[in-house]
Amino acid sequence: MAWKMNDTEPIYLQLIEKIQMDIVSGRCKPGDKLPSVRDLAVDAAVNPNTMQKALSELERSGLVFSQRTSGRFITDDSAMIANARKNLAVEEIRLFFSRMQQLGYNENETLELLQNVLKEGA
Amino acid sequence: MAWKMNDTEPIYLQLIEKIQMDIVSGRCKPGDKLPSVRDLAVDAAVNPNTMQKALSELERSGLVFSQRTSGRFITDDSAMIANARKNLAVEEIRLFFSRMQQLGYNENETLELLQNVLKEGA
Amino acid sequence: MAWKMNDTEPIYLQLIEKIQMDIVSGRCKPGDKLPSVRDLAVDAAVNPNTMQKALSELERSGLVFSQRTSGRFITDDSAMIANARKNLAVEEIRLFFSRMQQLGYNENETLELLQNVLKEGA
Amino acid sequence: MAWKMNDTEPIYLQLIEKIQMDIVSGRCKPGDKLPSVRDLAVDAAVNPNTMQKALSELERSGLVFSQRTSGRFITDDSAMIANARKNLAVEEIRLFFSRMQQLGYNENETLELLQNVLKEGA
DNA sequence: GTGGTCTAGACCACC
DNA sequence: GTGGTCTAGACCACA
Repeated sequence: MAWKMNDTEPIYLQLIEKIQMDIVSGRCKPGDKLPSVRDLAVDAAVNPNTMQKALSELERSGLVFSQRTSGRFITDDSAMIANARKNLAVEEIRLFFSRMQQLGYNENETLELLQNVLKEGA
Repeated sequence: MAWKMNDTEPIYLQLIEKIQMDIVSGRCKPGDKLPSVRDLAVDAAVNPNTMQKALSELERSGLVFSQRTSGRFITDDSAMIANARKNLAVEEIRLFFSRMQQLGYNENETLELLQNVLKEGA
Repeated sequence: MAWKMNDTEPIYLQLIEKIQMDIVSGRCKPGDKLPSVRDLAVDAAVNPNTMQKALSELERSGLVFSQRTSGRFITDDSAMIANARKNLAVEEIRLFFSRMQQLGYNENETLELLQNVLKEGA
Repeated sequence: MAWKMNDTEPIYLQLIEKIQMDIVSGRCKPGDKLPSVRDLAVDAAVNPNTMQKALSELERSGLVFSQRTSGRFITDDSAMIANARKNLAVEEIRLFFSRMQQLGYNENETLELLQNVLKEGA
């Protein structure tokens, strides 16, 4: 796996985000079987417990479910995935506005500049 | 100063970003005198050489200038500051669209969702 | 057999409860012949002596009786079975009220909430 | 602390139930400070991690909240506590009916017997 | 082999 | 001192 690690944010949260992205972006399909906790942990170079914690939270949020003996699966409820995707997007938008506000752009100014960027292409 | 450090991005770039933000957001005013390199470095808990490199870059971009005898100052050219601010904002917008694209939102879908978020308050 | 064992309660009492349930719930019919002590003990993974003790108690209470030559049988006295069933139920009710009291519900409050639960479906 | 341990149910769930009871029954008052994770763990003779897990879940359910440096507290939202208490009671009622059903009592028969037990006092 | 639980012991940030 | 995170390694039930 080996993606960028941020040393300030807890690892298990980063794992959650990563797996969420894999799911909502469609890299993993609904109903797909996930590798075992141990394999995922080895892959991410973290302790199995840490991976377990991440997966448990994902299970709580409904994005994955586990069958004790046969493994862990991505939910086949597309609506739930779509919903998670939207929530992430909304959160991204909120962060965006917050960062723009730090630069002194209010909502209207932000929208205006955003339109300009789009028009000017690339 | 003491802000969160990211271990992936070069430190001097992080310093530049931080100081840029202080300038364009108005936390530091045009014409303000900056502390000495040494003090800034101590404050940021970095090597003076690293801070020096950051300040040199800022000088090259025109946001700060140094007077050999009296120290280093923030430019009093408001247009230049405004310009820097806009560049940062445009960069922020680009990153935003890129992240939304990772979530599977194209430009129009992004705009639509963005309008919704604004309408629904927050 | 193989049911969950509780390590705090004496095993023979757990065996009694289990067999009582089998009888009063009708899983074993009045007059049915029971397997041998040995078989029952193997089935429950307990020492034959322990099973013997349980069966003796059940015999004392009248739920089972033994015929020296042909084995051990469940009583065919339906009234006795019905009585045992009622005793278990009453005990269950007492425990229920005791638990509700621990939650701070007196008898009337318990009855009220119980009616609500029944009304709202289940 | 030293209360009865059940070896089949996960320890952290038993811890949750125990603490829940302490809260909803009023043994601990709203706003009360809880002992530190370590102390609670020693008290319950479990690993700090296990106690931490229990407390985290209680925090998720809203019954307790934590302040990073000063400790953990019982919520001062009485309505939330009352709500938790009711949920536990409803769950108790459901289990009661389920056990009565195993004894062959339907809802009406259960209610009838229950009234009788109450009338006969004791 | 799977998910899940548990322990022992470490380290961190915060105040 | 607090809560929180993380690792290493063990054990269990299930099928």
